[in-house]
Amino acid sequence: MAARNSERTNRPAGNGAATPTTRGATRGQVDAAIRSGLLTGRFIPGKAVTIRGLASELGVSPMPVREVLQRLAAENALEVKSNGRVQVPDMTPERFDEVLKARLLLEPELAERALRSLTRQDIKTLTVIDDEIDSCIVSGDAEAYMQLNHAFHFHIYAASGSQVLLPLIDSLWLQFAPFMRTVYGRVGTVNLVDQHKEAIRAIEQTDAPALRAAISGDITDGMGLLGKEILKNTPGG
Amino acid sequence: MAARNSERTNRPAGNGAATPTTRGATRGQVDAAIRSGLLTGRFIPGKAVTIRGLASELGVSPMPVREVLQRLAAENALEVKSNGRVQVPDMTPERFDEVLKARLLLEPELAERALRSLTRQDIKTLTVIDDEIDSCIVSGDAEAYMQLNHAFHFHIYAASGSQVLLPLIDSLWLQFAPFMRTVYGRVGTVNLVDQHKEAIRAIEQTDAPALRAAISGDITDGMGLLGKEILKNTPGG
DNA sequence: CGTGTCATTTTGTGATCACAAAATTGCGGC
DNA sequence: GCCGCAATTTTGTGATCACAAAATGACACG
Repeated sequence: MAARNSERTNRPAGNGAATPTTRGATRGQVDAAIRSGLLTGRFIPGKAVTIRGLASELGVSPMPVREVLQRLAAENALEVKSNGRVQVPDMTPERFDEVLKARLLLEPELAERALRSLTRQDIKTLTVIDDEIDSCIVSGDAEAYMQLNHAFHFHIYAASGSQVLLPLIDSLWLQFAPFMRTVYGRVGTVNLVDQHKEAIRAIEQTDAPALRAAISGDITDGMGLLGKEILKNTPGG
Repeated sequence: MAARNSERTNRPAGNGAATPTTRGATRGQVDAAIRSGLLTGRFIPGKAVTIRGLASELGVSPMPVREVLQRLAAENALEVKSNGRVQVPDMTPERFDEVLKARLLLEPELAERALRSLTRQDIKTLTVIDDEIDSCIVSGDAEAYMQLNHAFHFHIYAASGSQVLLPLIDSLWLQFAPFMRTVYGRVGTVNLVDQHKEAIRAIEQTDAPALRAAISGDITDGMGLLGKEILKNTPGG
């Protein structure tokens, strides 16, 4: 009675009858979950992440998790060590320096490219997001702050319709976000400064150089706080 | 005759006794094969690539192929369409413009960063590669040319020890290489010009601005040929 | 009490399977 | 002869399995 290949529904987990349609729905869900977790700092640098662990946590089989982890490793959001284990890479001064440089090269460029596509409605949305950011800073909600800050920047960048630069910038954010979170957890959010209002004004006036300057300044301001911390926390250099 | 879960060797394919050791050896093999295939233009833009097809072609199970395809899709070297099919993305004027811009932003930067690490031995290697490139141009061997051109650039970039910028540039090359190949197949290699010799001289003299200029010029030269073609071959714009 | 070694458990990997959606083919009707 | 619909094949997806390597824990020995 080898009854093993009979009556295999193959979807005992979670999705009961919710997602009968779209192709690769489970993977998309898993991908979104982990990505958002990385961007809001729910994954700690250096912490190992196991396939089976994540799978059972998300209520799916290990299979989609495997693929998503590979994807994220390809984007350098995760690191596969020589033994196959996957972990959130921890920040080094060199890495930090490179991420900062790359952001300064790419993000102002893409912002400028998006400038002509940004509508009055976008300005309104950005203003709302920035207001929420301000309240997060005072309330000290680091996780919400990170999510909103990401939303602010990528609402601008996404307007460019970019297919090349945007994924590159995405990869960069995934790389520094987890480290960012640990810093905010340590020093709080009250010291945060940004140049979002300058950016909004530049968009309103369709002033490309001013927008570039605002984005550059925002990056420098935001990463400045992180840069000081990283030197403190890497004793062995 | 239920005997299904007994005597499963689980490795009937290819690796007989060659790779009993390293973790994830098969995946690495598959990854290298497909990557190299993309960089030398053995995959044609627009052409669909199937998991099972590649798997049987490489003599492995679909599993490692799936993961590698996901990786490459994450690097934008491949495109997953809404129905799940994977194909080599074809070039559009917008994409081309973005890749060019991104290359010009990132590659000179990384070249300069690598400058201080490049030894006399590296210069020797680069000279050898460039000589081979010259002979490929006259002999018209596009595939070898592409492989050597990649080797030339990345021999420089790799010296930087970069962990962030290098993967970004890697992604960019994977994106335009397949298109590049189709152009060379159409117009030949005789029209190719590069600024490799200027780059080598700049490295010899540790002249950062000159190296940046050489890399920038080389990118502009190399992509210039492609740029003219893409406008011709996208009638629908 | 510390350390090296062995057994156990965890974990990644590759393979195979069953199913659904998509693509392809074949056939009938107009 | 051409178009639309149904049957068939192809293909991606998620699940489960078996195995090996690595990590972990237990235990004996010094």
